[in-house]
Amino acid sequence: MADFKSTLKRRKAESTLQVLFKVARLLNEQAIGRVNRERRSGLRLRPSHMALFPHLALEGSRITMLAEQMQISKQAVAQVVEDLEQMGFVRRVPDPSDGRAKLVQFTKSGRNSMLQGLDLLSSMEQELADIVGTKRIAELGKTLSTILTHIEGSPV
Amino acid sequence: MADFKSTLKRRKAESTLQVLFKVARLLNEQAIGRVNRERRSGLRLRPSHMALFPHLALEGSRITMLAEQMQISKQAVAQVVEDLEQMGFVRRVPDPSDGRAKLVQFTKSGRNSMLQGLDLLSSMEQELADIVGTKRIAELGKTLSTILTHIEGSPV
DNA sequence: TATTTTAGTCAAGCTAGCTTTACTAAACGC
DNA sequence: GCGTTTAGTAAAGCTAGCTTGACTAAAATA
Repeated sequence: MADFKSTLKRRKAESTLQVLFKVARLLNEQAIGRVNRERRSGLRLRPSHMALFPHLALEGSRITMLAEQMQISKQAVAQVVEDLEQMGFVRRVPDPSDGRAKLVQFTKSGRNSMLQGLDLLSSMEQELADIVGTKRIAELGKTLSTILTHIEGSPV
Repeated sequence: MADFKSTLKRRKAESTLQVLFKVARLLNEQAIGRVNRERRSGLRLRPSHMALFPHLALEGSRITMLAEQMQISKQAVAQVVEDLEQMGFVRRVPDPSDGRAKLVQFTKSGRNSMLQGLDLLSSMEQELADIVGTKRIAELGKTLSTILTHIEGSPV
């Protein structure tokens, strides 16, 4: 029993992955919190909204294509797009090459907000660098990137 | 326009935090996936179940105390405990020091599963070490731990 | 002892983020 | 030209993970 306790304690402290998960969760919560504090309009920006951004091509993307990339139904994408349109991040314009289709694209203010979001992340990153040192943050990034390229191809 | 595109691309690649979030999400999904593949019983083990474990004292914990620690309602905790009991991870025993209260505690098999879970994490960690090197994983852990202790106290 | 607080449960309800089914209209394939 | 596929929308429904309100029984307290 005491054996279990000490084993547990030792091994939890050891687990790099548990720490990784916790740090990521906490920082992510902070980032979302900060973003929503800055924009005091009607809708909150939620994780499902953020998830769309990396898939939005600059020329605009069709909902069907977004759904494919994000691996969710196009109806689910449509809802997210609806919200983002109300928030002024994106607009829907008819696709000149296909009368059925529409292109979802950033508005000017959407692009600006996007850049502000990246600013926020980089300022958080700077704050972390102040704590552990620029060099260690750089190493962190390098290690994580290496890991990412490997697990994206073939799951660990 | 092309300006925005290149700025965006450069800065996203730069963002250590984005990579951190993505790596953590992917690895977490993998860990949960593996755990559920191994246990082919009725209920799946979900993130809300996992969230309870770190708060479970060895002697047992009262639902009210768990709720306080986890910052959610005791009714929410009760549901999670109900599931975990069905899965055989925990049991509820009357608290000898208070006739109203019950203690939620690990069963023997719950403890074993817990240790297996930690085994899984450490084997995933080993697989990562095979990719980027043991030393860099160790450094990753050190850096993340430092960050964790700082942001747990005072949010970044 | 009478009153109030506390531990736990039951039930209903809510939000986020999806899915499935059903439909319209445009485009494609022959 | 005509049936079939495709883009998007509309509506209903589902699951996870919570909350709120109402209640019971035991404990603490005045």
